Amino acid sequence: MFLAIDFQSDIPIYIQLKQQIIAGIARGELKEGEELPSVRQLAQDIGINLHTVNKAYSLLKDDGFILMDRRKGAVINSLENMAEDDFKFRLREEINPLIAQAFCKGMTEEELQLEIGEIYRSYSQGAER
Amino acid sequence: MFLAIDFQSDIPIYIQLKQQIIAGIARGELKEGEELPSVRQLAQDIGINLHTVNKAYSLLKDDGFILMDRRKGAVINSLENMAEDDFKFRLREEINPLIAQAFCKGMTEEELQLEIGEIYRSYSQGAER
DNA sequence: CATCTGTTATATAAAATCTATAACAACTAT
DNA sequence: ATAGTTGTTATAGATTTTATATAACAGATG
Repeated sequence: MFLAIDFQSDIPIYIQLKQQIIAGIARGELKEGEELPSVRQLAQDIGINLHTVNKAYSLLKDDGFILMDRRKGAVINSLENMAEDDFKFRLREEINPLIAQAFCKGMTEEELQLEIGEIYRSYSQGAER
Repeated sequence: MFLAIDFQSDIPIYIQLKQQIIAGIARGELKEGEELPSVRQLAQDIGINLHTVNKAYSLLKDDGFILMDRRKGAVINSLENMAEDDFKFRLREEINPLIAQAFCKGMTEEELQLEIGEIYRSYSQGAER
């Protein structure tokens, strides 16, 4: 598994889980229909509680990244179904403070775009829509 | 004052304070040498505790955005002194999850660049380096 | 000296995070 | 059928983070 939880981080475990699974999807390592480990299995693997995993899965479900199935557990949704029109609004709110900081820290627009582009392509290369 | 704290937000007050002051600097509304309200004054204005403001100021100081002066209180640092070479590393870590999400949600690289550029320029227009 | 700075200390309350156990309904496989 | 999976729900407790309340101190200002 590609999950690496940092227990010293100030980012809550369930958020780290959510972020890394989304990154896995974007990278193309987790494809449509693929099954995630059960909440109990993953919890045991990482050495955390079942509810912490469940919280991450619930958030991923609410955001359309996965589908929950009583039988098969958590299943990766299709990229088509993940697409969401009003996502730009939420993105703007979250990314705004980072850009303000980047400007103050002396990054030019070109540097920022370069950085963003590199990261974006590090994902889009693996997964195809 | 341009500060608008959302008490219902899941983002802690001291983080909101920090973000909005950085945004103010990036927008050019807060210029080098300008004095921020004292911790007591700002706390009273917003209706929060002195220590919550102090925590925000301390973080801003640690990150080089402001200078603390026993006499004058918190003073905006110069953009030159804010600049930091190893900032890109921290930025990458924080912005990475958002980009993965943007990709999954169907944003193309062009859309993302457009969005980023707009936000960046909304700052760089006001403040000149 | 009175009044303003930031700073430090202590105590408390409230909320978020994480864990621990247990149980339930739905499904699968032996 | 029954044992073993799923997710889900409920309850309880511990820990950490966040925010508040009060008080006091040193340094600077008028």
